Parts: sequence; C-alpha cells; structure tokens
Amino acid sequence: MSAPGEEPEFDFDFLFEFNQSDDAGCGAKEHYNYAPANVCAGLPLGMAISSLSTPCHGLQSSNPVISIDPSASHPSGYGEHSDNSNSGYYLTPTVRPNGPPALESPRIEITSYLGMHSNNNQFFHSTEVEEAIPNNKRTPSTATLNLPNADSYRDPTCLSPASSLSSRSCNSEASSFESNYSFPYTSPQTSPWQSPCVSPKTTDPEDGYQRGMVTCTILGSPRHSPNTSPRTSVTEENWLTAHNSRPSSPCNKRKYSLNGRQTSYSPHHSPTPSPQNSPRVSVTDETWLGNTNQYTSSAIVAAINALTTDGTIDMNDGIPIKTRKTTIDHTPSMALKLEPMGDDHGTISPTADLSPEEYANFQHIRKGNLCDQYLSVPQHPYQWAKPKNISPASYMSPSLPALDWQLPSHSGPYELRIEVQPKSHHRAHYETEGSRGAVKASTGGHPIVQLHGYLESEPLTVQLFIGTADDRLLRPHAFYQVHRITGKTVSTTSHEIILSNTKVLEIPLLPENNMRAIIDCAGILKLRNSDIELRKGETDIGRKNTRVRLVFRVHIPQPNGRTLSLQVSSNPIECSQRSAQELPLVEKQSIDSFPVVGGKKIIVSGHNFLQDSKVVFVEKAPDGHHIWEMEAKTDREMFKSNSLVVEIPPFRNQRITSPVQVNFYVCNGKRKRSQCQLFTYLPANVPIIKTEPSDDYEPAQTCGPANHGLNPLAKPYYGQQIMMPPDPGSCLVAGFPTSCHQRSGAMSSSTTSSPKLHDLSPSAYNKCITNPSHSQLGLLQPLGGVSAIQEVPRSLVVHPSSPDQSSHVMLQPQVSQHLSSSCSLGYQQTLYPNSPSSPVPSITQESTFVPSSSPTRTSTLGQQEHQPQMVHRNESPTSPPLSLPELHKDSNDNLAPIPVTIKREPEELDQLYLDDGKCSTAVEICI
DNA sequence: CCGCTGGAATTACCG
DNA sequence: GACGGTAATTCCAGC
Repeated sequence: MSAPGEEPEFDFDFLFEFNQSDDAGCGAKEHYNYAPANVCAGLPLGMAISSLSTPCHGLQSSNPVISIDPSASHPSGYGEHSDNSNSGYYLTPTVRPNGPPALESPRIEITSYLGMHSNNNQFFHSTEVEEAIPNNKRTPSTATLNLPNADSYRDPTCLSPASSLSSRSCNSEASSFESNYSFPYTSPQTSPWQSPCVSPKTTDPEDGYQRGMVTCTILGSPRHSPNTSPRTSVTEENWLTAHNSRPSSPCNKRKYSLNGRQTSYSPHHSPTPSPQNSPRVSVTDETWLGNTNQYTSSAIVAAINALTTDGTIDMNDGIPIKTRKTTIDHTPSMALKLEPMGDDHGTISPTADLSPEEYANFQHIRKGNLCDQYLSVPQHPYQWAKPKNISPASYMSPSLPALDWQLPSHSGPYELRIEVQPKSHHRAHYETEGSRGAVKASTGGHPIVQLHGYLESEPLTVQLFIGTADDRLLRPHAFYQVHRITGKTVSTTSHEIILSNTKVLEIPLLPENNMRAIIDCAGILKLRNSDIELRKGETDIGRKNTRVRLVFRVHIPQPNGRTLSLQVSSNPIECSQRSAQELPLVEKQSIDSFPVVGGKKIIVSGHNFLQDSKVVFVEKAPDGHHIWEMEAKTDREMFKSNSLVVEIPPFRNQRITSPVQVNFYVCNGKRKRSQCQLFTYLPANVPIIKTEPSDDYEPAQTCGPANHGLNPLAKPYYGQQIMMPPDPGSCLVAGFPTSCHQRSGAMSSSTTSSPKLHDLSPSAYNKCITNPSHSQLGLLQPLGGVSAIQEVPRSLVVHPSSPDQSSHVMLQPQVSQHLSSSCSLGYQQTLYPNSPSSPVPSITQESTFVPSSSPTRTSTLGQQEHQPQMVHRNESPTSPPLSLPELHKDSNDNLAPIPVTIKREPEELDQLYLDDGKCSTAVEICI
C-alpha cells in the first residue's frame, strides 16, 4: 500500500477531473485508466492486474472516500468510476484475482468491459453508442437497460459461458444483460477502454463480433423494452425468449449455467462487476487480496491499469477455473456470451466499428457513467428527465456513487426518508412467471419516499433498486432486481435504467408533490440462483438469501456544482413464498436495551409467530460462536401471530460495566428462525429506563447497528479497532458498535465476497473485531481468520487504495445506512477493493458532491433492517479457535464451525441472510 | 385476454 | 449412491 495519502491524491486528481470536467476529465482519466489497462493486459495478468486492480480499487475506494473529503478524498475518479461499473470495471480486481491464464486473457478483457458497459454503456447508449453502434442499437441506457438489466444483474461473464447454453437466464440474462448493457455501452466504452487493453486482449475479433451481434440482438430487445419503457420485464422476457436458454427449464440452465457460470463469473465479473458486484466481487477474494496488495503499490498507475485491465482481467480472472472450463467447452457460446463482455470487447469489435470517437465517448461515459446514465434518463419523456437535465451537473459530472456505496440518508437540510415502509413480505416473481405486482405497504397502500429540506423548484429523480438485507453493507442484491410495474393501477411514472448490472427505477420527485413519491410501480424480480451464482464475480449465494430492501437514492445538485447523494433503504422484505409463509419475522421490539438483571417483558412484533415460538437470546463471540444462549420466557397467553410477549432473561454476566450487545431471534422450529435482532444489556447499576419499551430504543439503538445509533460505547471500540487498519475514523464509523457485531457477521458474509480480502488484512480485521469484543465482553476471540480477515480485507482494501478517504467516507456512509450496514461497511470496503465499484464510492461521492454530507450520513437512521439481517455465518467459521465458550445449542451454530474464512460459500449466505446463527457476529461487535 | 395472486407440484440441492 | 428434508422454480388456476 502506498501511503494512503499518495493514493488518495491520485484519486483526487481523478475525481476532480471527472467531476469538474465531466466528459473531458473523464476521458482523460479514463485514458489513463485505459492505458493502464492496456498495460495490465500486457503485463502478466496476475502481476499487472493485481497491482493495477488494486490501485483501481483503491482509487475507487479512495474516490469515494475522497469524495467525502472534499479536499482529498475524493479520488473522485474512483468514485465516479465507481459509479458503478466503472469501478467494477476497474475490475482490476477481477483481473487480479483471477489471474490470468493466458488463454483467457482475451475473454477477460471482455468481462471487464462488461462491467464498464453497464455503467458506461448506458451512457454510451444514449450518446455515441447508438451512433457508433447503430447496429446494435444500443439504445441508450434505457434500451439496453431493460433487457440487459436483467442480465446485468447477473454477470455478463456468466453470459458467456453459461448463458450461451442453458443458462439462459443467467447467462443470457445476467450475462446478456450485462453484455447487453455492456454491449451498447460497452462497445463504446469498451472500445475506448479496450482500445488500450481490450483490443489486444480481445484478440478474437469474432468474439467481438459475436458479442456485437449479441449485443445487437440484445440491444434490440432491450431497447424495445426500454423504449417500451414499460417493462423491463417484457424486455427481459424477450431476451429470455431470444436466448431461448432461459425458457429452458431451470435445471438445464443451472447445469449449464454452472459451466457457464464458471466461465462467466469468474472472471470478472467479479472484477468488473466488482463495482457493482463489488460486494459480491469481493468474493473474488484472491483477486482482492492481490488487489489489496496491489493497491499498495503504485496506486494511480495500478488504478488506471486496473481500470482498463479490469475488464479484461476480469474475464480471465473472474472466470477463473470454472469459467475457463466452460469457456473451453462452450467456447463458442462463451464467446457469444462473452460478447457482452465482449461488447465491451465486442464493443471492441464494435468499437472498431465505433471508431475512435466512440472510444472517446466511452471514456467520457466511463467517467460520467452515472452521469451519462442520468443524462440519458432525462432524455426520456419522463418528467424526471428534465430534472436530470436540469441538474446535469449533479447527475452527469459527478459520477454518481456506485450502487454499493453507502450513503447517508440526510445531509444538511436534506433528508431522504421513507414515509411509508413496504410490507415485510413480497413474493418476488421469476422471469418465468408473470409479474406479481408492485411492492405494497403494510398499510395497504404503497411505499412512499420523500425528500425533505429541498426547496428548489427543480424536480429531481429518485432512484430505486433492490438492495441486500443482510448484515453486510447495503449493496445491490444479486438475486433480485427491481421490476418496473406499469398499468392502470400505477400512478407513478418511472423509468428503468441499468447501472452496473443492477436495474434502477427512476421516479420523479416533484416539488409540487413536496418531493414525495408513491412507489406503486416497483415489483421485485427473482433471478435464478444458478444464473447469478455463476457469474464470475459473484460471491453471494442465492440459497436462503431471500431478503431484500428497497433502496432509494436521490442526487441533489449543489450550488458548487457538485451533487449531494442521499440514500435510504427500507425495512427488509422477505421475497420467497415459503419464507414469507413459514419463517418468523421480527419487525419491532418494544425495548432495545435493558439492564442485565432482565425480567422485563418486551413485546416483539412481526409475523408468523406461533404459540410455541421460542425467543432465544444469544451472545455471540466475534467469531460467531455462541457464547451464551438463553431462551426467554414467553407469555403464551399473550401470543398472537404477529406479536409475542417475552421476558428478558438475565444476562450471564451481571457485572458488565458497559453495555453488551446480544441478539435474540424467534424460532418456530428447526431451521425456522427469524433473523437476529439486536438487544443491549446495560450494566446493572446503570439507571435504566426500564419502563419504556419504546424508549429503550435509544440505548439499544445506539448499540444496535440497526438503526442509527451506535452504541456510544460500542462505537469507540469499533472505531478504534476498525479504524486501526486503514482509516480508523472510517472504520470506526463503520464499525460502530453494531457494525462491529454485524461486521463480524457481515464480515463473514462478506467474506465470501472478499475472501481474498481476508488475506489482506486479517489482522486488521481482527483488531477491529477483537477490540470491540474486548471492550465489552472481554472476549477477544481471535476471530477466525475468516471473519477478521474479511473485515480486514475490506478495511484494508479501502485503505490501501485510498486509505484515508475510503475508509472514512465509507464508514460514515455505512454507518448512516444502518447499523447493520456498519458491519457491512467493512465489507463494502473490502468489496470495493475487490470490486472497484463498490468501494468507497458511495461515500466518496457524497463527500465529493457534498462534502458535508458525509457526516450526516451517520444520521441515516433508518434503516434498521440491518439488524435483523445480521446473521453472520461466516463469522462462525472464524471463531473456531476462540476460547469463547460456546453454547451452540442451536443447530445454527453453523456459525461457529464454519470456517468461512475465505470464501464465500453458500453457507455463508445462509448465515448472512437469515440464518439463525448469524447473529453471532453482531454480538461480538457489540461487546 | 392479461395481470396479479395464492397454492402447490416439481426440481434442485444439501447433508 | 440412495434418502430425507429443505429451498428454489415452475405450473396451475382463480379472480
């Protein structure tokens, strides 16, 4: 890691340039990037890439961070890039990770592009792409978006391999999407990028062609959809049909997908996607690791290279083994699939078609990917289009924060708030099904979001995407996409775009409506696990990963030309039919904290409670092991399907001197547990406010990551600990009490994503964890390398690249997001590193846009969901050694055993998501 | 006829 | 490699 400062500087440069001169700046930077990329390509994949990628990440991450810091932090470039895909594209990570089998190199390139594409693509679409790639029709973002989107969700990478064949959806969709997206975008972008890197890599013109072809086709469909605006779904379908593959039964797909996946994913996706996927990307631990290290090295250069290379690299890397295999087998198909990537690459070919200009465009796009997208949006008839136009600066120039960036819900006078939360259950529909309608509010209407404090007359646009609801940092959900609903019953206009493989619904926020929007146009689409998991960069597991959150973002143009980005996420939404019917769900508890003596009754409200439901309080070690478990007494007479009255059990240690955070969950039987809820035990001597349940929130919340508050206590610990590595501050922020807890959990989960990361800075991670735990519990637990690692990596990642900024920025944002998020923060950081996109960006951007904003984030209250989400299976793995006593009564204990350490496994997911055990992590933190 | 659902049969996956 | 259980996906049918 070069000195943090150094990297940041670079970043800054980038950022500034980008920000200031949207296109031009971007272009220039991009060029740099590209160049590097090329370089990377030239370089041994592993080495070059890694280094590069790392830098990139760092950059990106830093960017975000940077952005935060007005001054330096913002390596905006990153952030900007981060926009999404870009960062991801930077893929460098991808590249890094994978390494680079010579063979794949070409493919790899493609991949990265894909990522780029998505972001860029959109932009491109609108702008040059179309022209350049008339054939493809890259409809502007929109068109592409539609179909591709779906695909994009998945990784393009997948596309190539898997998709080609069976995995229609996956490949086709995901990949295709991406590819599609990428194509359109890509092509342009790619070209540019590639020009440097890609072109070489994309040795195969054919591939490119194919890609191009694909793109075209895709585009067409997508476009249609876009045009049709209406429904993505439709487009998707089209795609599907087109692909044929999807239609094919899942089974086949999966199998194929596997192959395909491998191909696809690997590579890059992780990398590329990284940005987007970043979170997931992180998955590519190895890559990351490499990355992290790389970061250290020449940040800038690396970054640049990474950027360029990423794409390519990704392909190779991402795809890694599996992909390769697939590729091999399906080479042809692969190529096709890759095309998407190729798009980029293909673009290349297309690019060739496109011509240099296009490349230039791409570059521009890159920088302004987000912007571009935004811009494009305005183009649409939709109202918001104007807004975008109006505040082009905001949208355009400053790259928007990547979707996996953590942003505050409020800053200064502004606050983005969810006035009406969505129902806790919403059965998502598969592509093979018809729409299952828009997400509804528990009250019967629809969710409502409102931007407070905005007094301008310019309308704005609220972006909506489906985010994760696990312990980790909030990020786009790999297995779910927002689905645009249209029809008689829909009163809210919306526009669909795809960013970094993530569908984003843009909804106008009008002053005349008090900047309030009724979200009756958003459904949730479930992507096949097999399709997504195959993605190159995808680390997350789909199984039992059925909770999501609606994530709303608004980008507010500032007088200084920057853009302030705010984000708020909804409560978790259970999307599986089964889970919705069987799993107990805790929505609220009357009290969040209470003295260790216990004895007080609290009301737990939620769903699917049974008369024999059990409420278990659990204290988890950092590693996830259950240090203490106690079943709370429940008042059967008071039982209701939506509420339980339970008596707080006395804590195992009546002598604690500082609040200890634990978890509790409702259990309806084996494997039917709710997510862990946070609860804080207060020192006995502390004057407690027993009585008020509601009040309790305060303390609990504080500790609890869930909401905003961090525990005061916890924070320090975390902060310190976390901070240690890269950015203490940031870490701290992120770390917060909750965060820590969650982190562990999150970490674990994240681990998957960022296995490599682990390597990076396990120690650091550990520190964080340990510290926290120490403080309270006094348990230190050496976290298993895993958890710790994960965290570390993250932090590391961030740090390295853009140590300062990223960390800080990140943290705050994360924090803001939610407690849980805090945990996630760590992840994110890691993620970022891994996947360019994710990293820092969010924060950075904000900061960038609105320096001040970052602080505010903390405020981001809302999102509580985090808490529940926290399950950190991953962590469990870590714990192994820990001395902590384990009480695993529960089966869940998986936590403990799981040695998640490095990679992401399905289990992790489970953990993360819902599974029972996961909670443990949180505990750690709290402590 | 289409979209939205609720339910449930199949199929996939895991241990 | 079969077996059982659980989760994911696909199908159906009614409104």
